[in-house]
Amino acid sequence: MGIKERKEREKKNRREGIIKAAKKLILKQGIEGMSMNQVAELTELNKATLYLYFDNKDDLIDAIVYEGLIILDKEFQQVDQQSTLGLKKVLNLIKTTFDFYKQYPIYFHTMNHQERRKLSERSHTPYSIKGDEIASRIFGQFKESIEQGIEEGSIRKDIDINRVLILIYAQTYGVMHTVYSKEDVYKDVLNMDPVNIKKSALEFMEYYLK
Amino acid sequence: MGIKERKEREKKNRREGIIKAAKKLILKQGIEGMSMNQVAELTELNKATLYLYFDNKDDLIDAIVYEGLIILDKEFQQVDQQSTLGLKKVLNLIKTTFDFYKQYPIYFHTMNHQERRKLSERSHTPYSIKGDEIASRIFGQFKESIEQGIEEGSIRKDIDINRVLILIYAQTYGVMHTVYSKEDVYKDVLNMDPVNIKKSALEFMEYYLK
Amino acid sequence: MGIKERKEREKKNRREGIIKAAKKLILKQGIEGMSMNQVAELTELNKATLYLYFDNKDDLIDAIVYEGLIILDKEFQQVDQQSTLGLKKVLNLIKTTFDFYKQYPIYFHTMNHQERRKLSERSHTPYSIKGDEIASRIFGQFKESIEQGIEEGSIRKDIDINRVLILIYAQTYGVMHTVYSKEDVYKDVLNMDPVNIKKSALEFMEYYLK
Amino acid sequence: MGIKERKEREKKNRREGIIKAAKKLILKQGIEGMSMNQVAELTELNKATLYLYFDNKDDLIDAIVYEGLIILDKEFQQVDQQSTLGLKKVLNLIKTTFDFYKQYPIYFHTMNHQERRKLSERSHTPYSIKGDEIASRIFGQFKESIEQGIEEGSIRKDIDINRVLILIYAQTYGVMHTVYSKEDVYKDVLNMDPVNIKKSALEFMEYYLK
DNA sequence: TATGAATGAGGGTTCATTCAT
DNA sequence: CATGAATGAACCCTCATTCAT
Repeated sequence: MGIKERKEREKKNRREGIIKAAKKLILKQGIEGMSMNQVAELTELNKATLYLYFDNKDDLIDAIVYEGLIILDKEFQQVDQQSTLGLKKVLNLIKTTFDFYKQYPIYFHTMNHQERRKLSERSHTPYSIKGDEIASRIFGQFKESIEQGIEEGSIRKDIDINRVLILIYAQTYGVMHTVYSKEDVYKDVLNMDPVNIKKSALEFMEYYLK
Repeated sequence: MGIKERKEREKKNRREGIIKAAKKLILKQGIEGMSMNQVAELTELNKATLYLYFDNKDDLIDAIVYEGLIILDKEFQQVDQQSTLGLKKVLNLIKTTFDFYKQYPIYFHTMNHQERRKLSERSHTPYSIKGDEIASRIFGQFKESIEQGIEEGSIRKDIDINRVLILIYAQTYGVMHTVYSKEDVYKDVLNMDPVNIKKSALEFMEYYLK
Repeated sequence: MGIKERKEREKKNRREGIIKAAKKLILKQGIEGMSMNQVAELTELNKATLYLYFDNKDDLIDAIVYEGLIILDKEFQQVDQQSTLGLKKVLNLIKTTFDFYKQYPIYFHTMNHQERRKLSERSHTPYSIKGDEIASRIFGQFKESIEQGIEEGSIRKDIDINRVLILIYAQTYGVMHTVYSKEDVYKDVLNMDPVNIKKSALEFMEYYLK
Repeated sequence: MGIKERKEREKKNRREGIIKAAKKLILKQGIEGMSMNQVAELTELNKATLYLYFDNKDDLIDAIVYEGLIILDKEFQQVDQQSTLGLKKVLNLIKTTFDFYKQYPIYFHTMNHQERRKLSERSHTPYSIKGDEIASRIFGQFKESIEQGIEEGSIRKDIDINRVLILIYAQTYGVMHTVYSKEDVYKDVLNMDPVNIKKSALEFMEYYLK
């Protein structure tokens, strides 16, 4: 059985190597700037080999997105265990999101890009489906925390959960975008740094939820 | 004199025809998916002719962005004249933004895309410079409205203007993104429509500013 | 009559302006790198206007070559008047050639380029024909000087005039090429400067002719 | 083992096929007139395939130059072994050069062209570097032969080696140019054929060196 | 005479993908 | 499982040249 396992391990390693290379390239050149050619060169694999592991370029990107969602999901579950109060949970989930993208900005770019194309062009591939599942779970976790907060009184009762959910998502996403695309504006013009922006956003949302 | 004017009008028409075709293609395939080749086909012009009107692809995109900014700027100026109260002005500016992108979603994609590349790669072309100017003015208008609101008391005094500015931008942007990229989620999962989301966002921000 | 003359003068000026611009561009970017577009921009003329003065790009280049030949011819005629001895004349003609290309390197590039294409592709245009005439005259002047030298005894008798003619041409051309294309070699490797190379070439040829 | 070898042979063949096609086109239309498109057509390969064998057009041309230098180098080494006297060596090297370009005129055009661009524009690619090495060696061989000739007395002592080197180079190059660009002149006007010109040039140089 | 506007043809290069082996 | 080699399609862009006006 050792052989089979070793083979599987090798296969997994290679897969991860490809993903790693792709992430590196995306971070440097953007998604459209990353080419399968470059990935092949960086991994020292043949171009055709890449297609043994991923159906096509889009599939590779979906895999990256999926990888990111797995990590984010894990971190979210920790939040759930650590915090007790509903409000606290929500805020911590947001903070976790900020921290996550700060640590792995690549996932922001990637998820972003795929999201933008989803509606029109994309087909449902294994990865995108699994990715959607996780995204749903993450979304659900937010929802539950808010519900818990409302029940226990840490969050005010006169809000519509669905609306709040979307507003939180929008606000969080907007902050991420601002931090990653508008650095010049808030830094040079407004003299602020990312940390402060995120802190303000959290206060903003706390103020609203309480 | 009629000849010269007619010629100018024709030239302008052609320019606008190119822009129109480009916008159509971008809306369908995204910016990277739009090619000068396609624009040439759609306009029934020779590829080289396009380059008589725009220096290069990027310039064409910048022209679209600029066009959008001009419209947005105009609508913003109307807001300024109609509203009197600072708080009201701010909220109306946001609402105008929502309406603008609803009417011309193409500009959201385009501005977005150019914004994302600005920092690193982009060079300063006539359009991008003029565009930046307008963007600055728009930003300034928000700021002034908030300041006015604080002075006159329609907006609470204990907020940091710069922070609020960024949060409003982030929130607004986030909502736009949500509406344009996440339609499936909020519609199917949460059973909401864009109008409600935007209304909630406005209430959200009013709650915070007051 | 004044009007007609003025018009002709203006026409001539414009023609010369075009040539001047073309020379400037060739010097900077080489002949293939110079485009009619650029010439039009530099002269602030319309592209189509250029074609009123020159049949096509090749014709324009031929005009430059012709211009150079006119100048060179003039300088050669001065040599003929100044020198008396045949040997002296020949050497002075060579020296004049060196000086000419040093002062107007553009003509070396241009003549060179046109020469290289002549045999295969080129058709006989007005300029190229007139140019050939002058080239013939220049060639003839060399020949006459050698003949004179042989007669009067300043050049040795046991040489074949035609051979010497070609060798002188070859040597002179070779030096020009070396000076303009191999600057790195003779400068960095051999530690020589153009002036010395030319001087040596002259001594070389004097040694052979005497 | 046969398979691998056959594959390598095929690959080499294809490479050489591309080079061969390029040479053919250059001979007909000059270097700037040769396009990768045409090479693809002539070889019946896809355009993209060319780029599997050569980085870009310039690289392809450098490869041709390199190929020529290899041949020339080989022939030069034979000269070194056959001749014993320094003077004889020098003259034979020149004669070899003449013969080489007579047999492969393509290399004259190609080397020429690349040489002309070297100083300003060119980047250092594998081929150009290796090419420079060979060119250096060839140059060195001339120099050594002259030095040997001076030592042993077959070449006169009162000459400056560097100057002679350059003059020989210039003369040889000039003759090549004359033969390839001025065929009409020396043939029609002077009634000479290339063989005689080259012979004269050799006598010319022998006369000078002795 | 001069021009604004247009164009066909082609330039070099790169892409994601797919064979046979 | 992996690869070497290939390809069609497309990319953005520029060229010299020529109309109608």
